Amino acid sequence: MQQEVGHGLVSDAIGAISRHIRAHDLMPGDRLPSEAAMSKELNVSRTVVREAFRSLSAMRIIELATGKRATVSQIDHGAMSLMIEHGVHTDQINIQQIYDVRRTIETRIVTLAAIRRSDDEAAALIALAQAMRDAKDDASRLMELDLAFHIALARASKNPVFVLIVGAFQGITRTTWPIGWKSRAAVRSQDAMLANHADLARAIAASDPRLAVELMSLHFDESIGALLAAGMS
Amino acid sequence: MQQEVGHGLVSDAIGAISRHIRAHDLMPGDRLPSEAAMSKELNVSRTVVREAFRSLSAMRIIELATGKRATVSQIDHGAMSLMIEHGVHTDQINIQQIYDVRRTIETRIVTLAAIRRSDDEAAALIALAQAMRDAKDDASRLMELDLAFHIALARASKNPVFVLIVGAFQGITRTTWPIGWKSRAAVRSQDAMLANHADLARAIAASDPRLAVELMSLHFDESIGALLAAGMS
DNA sequence: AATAGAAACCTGTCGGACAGGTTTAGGAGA
DNA sequence: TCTCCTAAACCTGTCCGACAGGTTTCTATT
Repeated sequence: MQQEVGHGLVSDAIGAISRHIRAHDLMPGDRLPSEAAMSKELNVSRTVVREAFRSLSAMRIIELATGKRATVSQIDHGAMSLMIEHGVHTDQINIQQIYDVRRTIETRIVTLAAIRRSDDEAAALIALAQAMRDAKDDASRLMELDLAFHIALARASKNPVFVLIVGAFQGITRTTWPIGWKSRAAVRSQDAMLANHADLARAIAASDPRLAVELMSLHFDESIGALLAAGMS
Repeated sequence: MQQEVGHGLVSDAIGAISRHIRAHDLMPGDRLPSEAAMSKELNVSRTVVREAFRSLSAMRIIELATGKRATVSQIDHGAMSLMIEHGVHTDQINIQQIYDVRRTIETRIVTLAAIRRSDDEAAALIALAQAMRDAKDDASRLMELDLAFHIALARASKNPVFVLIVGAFQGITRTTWPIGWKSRAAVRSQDAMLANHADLARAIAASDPRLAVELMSLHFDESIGALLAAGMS
């Protein structure tokens, strides 16, 4: 009936499970067959099915939990984050390249966000920017708020792919963010960075895409400058 | 020494292996410890180590092969492609959203490509555009050439993250491309599409970023139009 | 009809086994 | 001494059986 091409039973099983999801039109949250059932249906050992499930789970396509059956998963940037981090750690990607992509993406995001944001999202952005100011002395907390700010922005664009991509850079950003922040301390531009975020939030709330784009460009110019000043290759 | 937080031994093992790669500064192609060695070092069964390896392999962080030891992997969009496809098939992402992202990314790509392309890359793009014309009657081959064209463009931008993102959309594009092509048949705009690619290749070769951006915009306007005409929601 | 408890089901992890494929170390030959 | 080949050692892929928890479902009782 079905002869997969991937060499190895596990690859076949991964394909079969993916096809099962599509064939049955499973939506996030829906349950998949048990390992035993899959194993019987595909005529392979439970070992093979388990490794296939694990693989799908690593890609965040399904979700595993002890005792429960596997479920179809909501898209999530966790796996992408790890991949990007791996690329950077193995010198296949450098930070400037990531910033170039982020600038490209996030410039578009703010345009869309300014147009499509709901009132709740606008309020949340302003609140986030304010929280950042309040957390000025707690670098770790500030960083998380910054990351949340950019994700909130992406969400307001109403395009989940943007959320995915912005999220994909979070992992590696957690590594580089402190470098940029410390570098700013030397240049006394921390306040400017905080003000920039507040301005940006207001521009989104005011539905002013042009201003939002300008502020975001400023933000990236400044961020890259801070990183370079810190000697980031 | 090391107490991981993840739920389950496999998560711990994944973390340990990732850390091992970083701690030893392993580069793509370098070999990892054998399953048995890992299993002994982490005090878990080979089963657990194998599932961890499989997970990393699914994210294309390592590469597995029978008999050989696992090796650190080159970054690759295979996993991302599957994730995006999953998002689309489960109605979490729609095609227009993907096209919006692609337009954003690829507009930036052609700017960079026009500036940074090597002579070889320029020649390859022109050759690819010509090959597309020659394959006009073989939709399947034409599609693969089209995909290769966009990847070549991304490569010429000299930013591997762009290559990664463009590659991530290849999987789902293979599903939707034929729809757009057929729709074009009705409108007799296939030739225009082929000419557009040839023009684009020439603009890159001529190091004309402005023209390249304009042509790419045109391409996307036209592509999205074709998809909409075909009733793609 | 509601509910508590038990039975059935399910996943996580372990250990052992064996069929191939790959690497390595050593020895034979040049 | 150097090259080349072969056999041993190593390694991964897959299967099986077992058992400790966690979850779902069924049932009997209230």
